[in-house]
Amino acid sequence: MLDDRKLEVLRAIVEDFVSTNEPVGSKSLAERHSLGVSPATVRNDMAALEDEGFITHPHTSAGRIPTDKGYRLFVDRLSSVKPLSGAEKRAIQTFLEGAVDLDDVVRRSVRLLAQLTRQVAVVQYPSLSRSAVRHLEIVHLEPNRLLLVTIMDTGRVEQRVLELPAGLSDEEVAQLRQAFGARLHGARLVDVPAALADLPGAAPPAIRPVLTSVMTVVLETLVDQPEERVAIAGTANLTRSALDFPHTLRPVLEALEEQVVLLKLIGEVNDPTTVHVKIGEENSVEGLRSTSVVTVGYGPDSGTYGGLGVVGPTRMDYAASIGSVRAVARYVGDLLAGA
Amino acid sequence: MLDDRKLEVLRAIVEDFVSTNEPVGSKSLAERHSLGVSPATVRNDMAALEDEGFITHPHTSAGRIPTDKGYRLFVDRLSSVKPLSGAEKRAIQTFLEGAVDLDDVVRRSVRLLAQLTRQVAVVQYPSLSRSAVRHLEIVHLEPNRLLLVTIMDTGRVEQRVLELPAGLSDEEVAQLRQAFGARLHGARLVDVPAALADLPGAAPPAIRPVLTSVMTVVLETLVDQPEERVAIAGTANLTRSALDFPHTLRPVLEALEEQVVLLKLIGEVNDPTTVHVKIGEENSVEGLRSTSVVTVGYGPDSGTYGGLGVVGPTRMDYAASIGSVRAVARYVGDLLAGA
DNA sequence: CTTGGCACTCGCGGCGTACGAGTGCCAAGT
DNA sequence: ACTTGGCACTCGTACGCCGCGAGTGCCAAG
Repeated sequence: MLDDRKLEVLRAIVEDFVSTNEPVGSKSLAERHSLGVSPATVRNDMAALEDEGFITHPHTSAGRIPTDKGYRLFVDRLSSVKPLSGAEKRAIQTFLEGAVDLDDVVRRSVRLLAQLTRQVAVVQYPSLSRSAVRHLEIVHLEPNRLLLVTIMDTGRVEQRVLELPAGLSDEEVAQLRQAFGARLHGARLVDVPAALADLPGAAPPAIRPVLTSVMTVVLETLVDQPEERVAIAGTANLTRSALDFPHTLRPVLEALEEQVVLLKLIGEVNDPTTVHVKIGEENSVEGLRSTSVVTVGYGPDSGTYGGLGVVGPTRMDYAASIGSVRAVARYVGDLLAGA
Repeated sequence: MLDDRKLEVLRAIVEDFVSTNEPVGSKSLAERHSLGVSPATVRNDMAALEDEGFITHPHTSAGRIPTDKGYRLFVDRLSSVKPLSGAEKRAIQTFLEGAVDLDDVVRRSVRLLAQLTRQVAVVQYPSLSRSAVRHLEIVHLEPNRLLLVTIMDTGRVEQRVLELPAGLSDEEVAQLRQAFGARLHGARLVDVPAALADLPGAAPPAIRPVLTSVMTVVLETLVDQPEERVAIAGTANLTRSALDFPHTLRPVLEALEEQVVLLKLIGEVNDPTTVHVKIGEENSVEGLRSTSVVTVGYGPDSGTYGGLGVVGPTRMDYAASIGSVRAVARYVGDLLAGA
């Protein structure tokens, strides 16, 4: 049904349309790509491709453009990832290496990715739920106010202020610090509840009440409502392809402003080690039905830290985007794992 | 030269144009606002206003629209700040009170402001340079790696990892902690260099080298390169007024992606206690010449913490924007000062 | 199955026209 | 001296018409 030449025609259509943003006709296509057949033959193939739903006409007398399904086939079977140039690789490396802390790494990555792909880039901060506690610090701000600072192995730092009904002495705070520190150090987040389970029983009775409230806050911050964060950059790139967004880019911008949405985008990944591509209508997010999203996980083992990716028009250079996303994910993963 | 009625006409033009986004003609203006004069008289006044440069024609047979200069006059002399409704005030309060930490406060404020004004909102994190140190924590990650965590009175937390050539014992770290803690606690940022000046001399010789490098990092982080941050929200609102941006909103989005630009916007304030309005060409930022910016400082004493504001089309409801910006600044200032 | 030929479709750009909102000016009125 | 109604004029917009040409679909011959 779809012989090799038809696939070749589809590839040509996608490539031409991506680069020119104009419906491509049989004649110009036969000329530009040396397919060795006449426009008439190309027309026949096009008709077949249209029957199968891979391409469509905007109107009767116009050329063809790929459908979401056409892009899907293209991405899955017709395109090979474009590796980055040496210069690009070096640029990534030197740019990321200058980062001084996690915030800096994330912000640099997201800008970098936006620049490389000329699209909107999204980078998730290392997920709390998949990190391990490196240190829990309890700061005695005032007699009845504590500041809890949790430092994760990924470099993330979470803080929370805690008001207590009664004042505490410095020694009591030291006891608290010791009790938590010993149990939490190195604990993966999933193990935190277990690590703390026996704590109230083991502690000196005097500090038990305050210990319990600290424990509650710790569990809340880290386990019950772990705060996921994302950074975004390159929204100005959306205006380059203003033509691609049928009803203005309003809904796209709106969707991108919602942290929840971004997290959903990045999180909807079965296998975090491979690059995922969602094309047009495949997106579960309403406002992004006219865009494509390329995502991948990053982190030491099979992308466990978090995700990152780009959002752009369905008419995007998938090969390049996939390459850039994968490369940046690799560098960021290595950088954070080594930190 | 500009009698009261002419001013009244200008006000009417601004108000009509702001609400309809269409050039306003003498007739409809005379009808809608009960000026008690005929369209012909209004025309005469309009001609005078145009001579003075307060309004202009897009083309010969169109109505008038205000110029930047016209808006300026309107803002300075013809409009009074619109106070928020009780419901709005309550909404602000309850919305902000739910915040758990500084990040949360800032993120909530910026979203709130974007929603209230239906424009792009920008909120600066409390400036490091105007805060005081509440606590400096030194965490002993590994023998030769320290994590410095600085907690400011505004709730800001800065972290920096420090690699040392040689390993340290826990006691040595404790000594460091003590040396810095005593001197820095409560120090305003400008006083930090002075507070630390005698430190190398006073310390036990054994830890002097490491103490010096820690000191360098502290000074770097807090004094030499204090990191200013801003949050932004509501960019999707720009698309509502797409018509207002002559050559698409590309340059606006680009400008808003630059932290440096945003800081410049917010920072260019002589007197942080009053609301500042920059209209169109008055903006020093190239990309924002077609927008207006409304900013104010926030914080306990005369807005010393930082700034916040909104960015929108010159055709904006200044009275409402100024009111919202001021109100949010007040609430945020109170909230952070009390925290 | 491929190819050249051919009639057909239809979006787009250019052009001319009618419309109407809005202006500027002037002469008369208060 | 200011206000007002009248009036001619401007000019941008909407609309309809037309011709061009890219592109298609079909068919019959190779």
